[in-house]
Amino acid sequence: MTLGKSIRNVYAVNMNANANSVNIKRPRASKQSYHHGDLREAALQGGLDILAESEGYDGLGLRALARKIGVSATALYRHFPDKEALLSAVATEGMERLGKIQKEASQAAGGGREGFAAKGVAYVEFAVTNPALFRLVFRQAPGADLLNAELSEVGTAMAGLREHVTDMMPSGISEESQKIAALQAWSLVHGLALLILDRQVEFEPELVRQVVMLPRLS
Amino acid sequence: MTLGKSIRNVYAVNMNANANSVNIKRPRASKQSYHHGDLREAALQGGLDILAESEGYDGLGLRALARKIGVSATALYRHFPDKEALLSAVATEGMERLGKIQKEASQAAGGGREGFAAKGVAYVEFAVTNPALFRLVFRQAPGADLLNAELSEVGTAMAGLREHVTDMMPSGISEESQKIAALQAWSLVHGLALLILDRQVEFEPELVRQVVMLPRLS
DNA sequence: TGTACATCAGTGAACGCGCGTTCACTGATGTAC
DNA sequence: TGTACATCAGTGAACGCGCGTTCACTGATGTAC
Repeated sequence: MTLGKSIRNVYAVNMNANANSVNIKRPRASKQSYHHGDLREAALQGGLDILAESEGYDGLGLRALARKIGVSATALYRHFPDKEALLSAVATEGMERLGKIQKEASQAAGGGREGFAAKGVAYVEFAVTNPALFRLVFRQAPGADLLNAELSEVGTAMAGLREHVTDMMPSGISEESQKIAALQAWSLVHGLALLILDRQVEFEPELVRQVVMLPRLS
Repeated sequence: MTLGKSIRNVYAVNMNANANSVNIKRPRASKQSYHHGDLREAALQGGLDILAESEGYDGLGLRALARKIGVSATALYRHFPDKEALLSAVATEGMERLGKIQKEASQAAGGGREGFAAKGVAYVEFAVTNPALFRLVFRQAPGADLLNAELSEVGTAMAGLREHVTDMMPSGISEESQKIAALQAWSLVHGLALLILDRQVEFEPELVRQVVMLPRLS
């Protein structure tokens, strides 16, 4: 996700700056110009930046984003069909980050109960560190059917969780029980994360660890 | 929360209707008129109605609400200093309903593990039945300090939960453990409710019951 | 019981705002010759 | 290597929208006499 402008672009901007300062007759519209694909990357990064600056994703709109990255609002339409596509692209990026962080946390702590707790703590800490992004990832989709792409991603995270739960449980336990235990684990961290984001519970790392560390599953 | 218009108001409306149809010179502004306090009640009810019609509380604004209850937008300023006050009044009503439903569910099922599970199921079902209202209740407040009134309400619900958890646990257990167990229970139902609202998990009453029914706390 | 009057809950018009989206356009880029 | 040209990623202006809030006002209500 490199954001450098092309060399040609630098020339273009300079030419325009001269035209402005000397007041020469100049082209009607000056231009930012990115190498192919660069503006898309810049938009995603800008979106993440905007989210990083607030608690919700209300502030993430086409015009606000365009302003943020110094480009006309209409330019974004070359890269995203509409606002919804933009939001969903940023959400996908967020999901990937969440997945990555959890995987790392789990590996760092090894498997078993400790690894599982680490995974849960990472989930909550991700939410606390990136509240707006976290909310965006889990916003209900406007068209329920359009959610499929995202769902499969989240579904993967869920599958990872479930696998981990399975490892921790006495073998020979029913599929149904595993499913329930996995959903309990997910609900637990998800709920704790949101209670903290919504200021119903204060964030204390040690408390989070203890809440996430479920009593032995029996 | 009765919504009847005053008798005088009926007269007023009729007079105005006549004036309109016969095209007599008439007062510049016709008026809805509620008995003292009625418009406030109507606004709260209208707010709940608006929330009942969608999944989020975006649609709940001053103008939309005024339209809903057939009154000018400015009229609402006689009863709420600003939009925030309106939202927070509706949220309070939502909280009271949530608290009431949980209390009833718990009493109906008796105490103990079954009563506890019933409480949890009621929590999730309330969210599923009133998604927008549920979200409004738990929205993070814009000014964190202004949340105090609400917090104490929610805090009460939390206290109820904790008490219940305490009853279920072996006596002699530490305060800290009780606190953690209560927070686990709250996180669990809260997370499950939101995963369902955000379409990450399908709503199945039996599944909810099983997820909420924690394994024996040890 | 009827009348004069103060109060204040309503009114419509207007404000400025930011939004998503469309439009016709322009000029930088990369390619074919 | 230099030039003509097609492509298409940018541009600013404009659209219509709904919002929260303010303003000066008016007329229904309830009260004092």
